[in-house]
Amino acid sequence: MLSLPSDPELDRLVVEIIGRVADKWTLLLIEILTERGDCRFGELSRACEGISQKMLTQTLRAMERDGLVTRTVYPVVPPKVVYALTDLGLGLSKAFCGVWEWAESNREAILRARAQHAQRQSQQDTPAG
Amino acid sequence: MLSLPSDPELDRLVVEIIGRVADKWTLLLIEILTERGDCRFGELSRACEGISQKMLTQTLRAMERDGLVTRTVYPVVPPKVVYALTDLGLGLSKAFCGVWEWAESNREAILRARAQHAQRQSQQDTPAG
DNA sequence: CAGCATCCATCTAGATACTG
DNA sequence: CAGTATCTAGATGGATGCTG
Repeated sequence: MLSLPSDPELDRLVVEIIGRVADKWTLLLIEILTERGDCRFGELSRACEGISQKMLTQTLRAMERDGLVTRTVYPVVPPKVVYALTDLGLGLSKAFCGVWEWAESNREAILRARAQHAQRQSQQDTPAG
Repeated sequence: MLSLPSDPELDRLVVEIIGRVADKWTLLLIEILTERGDCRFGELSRACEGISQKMLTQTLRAMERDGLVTRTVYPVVPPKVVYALTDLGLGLSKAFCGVWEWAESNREAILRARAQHAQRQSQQDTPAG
């Protein structure tokens, strides 16, 4: 038995870890690195359309800090920095497959639920309108 | 074929959905509701130790809006409101099992990676002591 | 090319007080 | 019991300008 199923403290730890890795850009970067393999900074920047350099750097540093990616600097001109998933990052990528597939399969159900909810809301707002 | 594996737009949609459902409190509430079954507001409040009423209400409303939980109000005194996972919510709960197990199994690896990273950082800060 | 430093708008989370 | 309303500190994220 690796862990008690209902240990509140463990739950909190796990939730914190998931909360840290489950943000928008981290997931997108993991997805991109899983699909493409190793990438340079600029390639990630283009693939993550809409991300700012600041967020890209920040997210990559956090991922590096948590051991999800490696950062390799080549001492050439112009500079070349390559990011690669570690085994830990690859494991996370696989672990997220289930959630990813769930989100793909159920995104319409969620959008439908939201639409219905919005309808009920507007009905409440104008009950006899 | 349900989806192209590398459709950037789909990726974004999925990432947004995951980003919305993968926050700290949502995960904790899903965990609690999965473990305990239907819960009243107060019970969730106590189980999610540290959460404020505001965040609890806010998170539950978002979950209700996205069709993850149902909210049933009993017209009694004192008020009684019961929250229950929907099939969608239950599916998400199951989908997250993989990530949950990954986080449990690798939390020490992550903490170790961070510790090593912190060491390397302090070595860089004091290169010649 | 691959960043870092800075400023600024916004969003968030929590504390507090009040209500049916 | 189960909320709502309000206020505020802090985190978040983007734009800009500069560097090796």
